Amino acid sequence: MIELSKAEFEVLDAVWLGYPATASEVIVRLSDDKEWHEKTIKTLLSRLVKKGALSFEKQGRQYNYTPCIAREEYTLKESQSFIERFFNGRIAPLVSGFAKSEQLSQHDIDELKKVIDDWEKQQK
Amino acid sequence: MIELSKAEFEVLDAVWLGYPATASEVIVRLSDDKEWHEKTIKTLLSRLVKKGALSFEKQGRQYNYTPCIAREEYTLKESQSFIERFFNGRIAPLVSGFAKSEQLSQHDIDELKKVIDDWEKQQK
DNA sequence: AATTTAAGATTACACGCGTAATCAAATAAT
DNA sequence: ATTATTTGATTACGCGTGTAATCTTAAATT
Repeated sequence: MIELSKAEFEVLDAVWLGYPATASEVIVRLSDDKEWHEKTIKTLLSRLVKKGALSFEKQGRQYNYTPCIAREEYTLKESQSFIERFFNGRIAPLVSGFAKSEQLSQHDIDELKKVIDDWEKQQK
Repeated sequence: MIELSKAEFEVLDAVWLGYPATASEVIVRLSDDKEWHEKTIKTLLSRLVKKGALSFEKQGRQYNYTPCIAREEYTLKESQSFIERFFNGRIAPLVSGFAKSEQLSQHDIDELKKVIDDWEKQQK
């Protein structure tokens, strides 16, 4: 599995918003949420390339970056390893923890019900 | 929030198994799963103390370590920040990702249903 | 054509982490 | 009482990370 740091993931996340994307585009996308220096973001883009999370094509003197992995694929892997580490691979205790601490809204519950419903339909 | 590294968490996890616990006890508990050198584990115990995750009382020349936080409290915080980072704070997409990739068993589903059930009962 | 600009490449640097080895001191053994 | 042992404290060290600054070179401007 490709291992990304927190900051690297956030940059990749900005690329997932729409790609191919140039460095400048990524910088603009991040500028609202982050106080990162332009140079910092470029460093992170390079590291993402080196790690195989991004590829690029030259276009003039700019690069057009494209993710090498789908967001869902990456977050699924991360979720698996998270749940393995903290909850022995079982997902219910995580949800249960949220429930116990009043982190769940009716909306969350409805969404969860739908997930369960879909799962059961798809099962039969 | 106390920030623990992966290795630090695993050591703390061994303390949570039963406390107060001496370094030797922790070392024994970890010996099955981990190939860690005794010195490594002691380093991690010290770092956990420095970070405020463990406290200790001297007993002879040994220390008796006790966690300063409950496992559930810690994992809840971690879960929150995980779900924030990867799923914008919503829990259903995580579960949905598992469902889509066939990571869920009937048992998981049953557990999830129970969590939902309990939540709804407790709501009325 | 010469100069300025701007993009990516390279270099920097302190701090945390994994992974111990060494040091100091208190206790256990003789 | 000495010596050996064992515990925690201190030190070590390379690698990843956050956070850029500087360098190089190609493209844009004049």
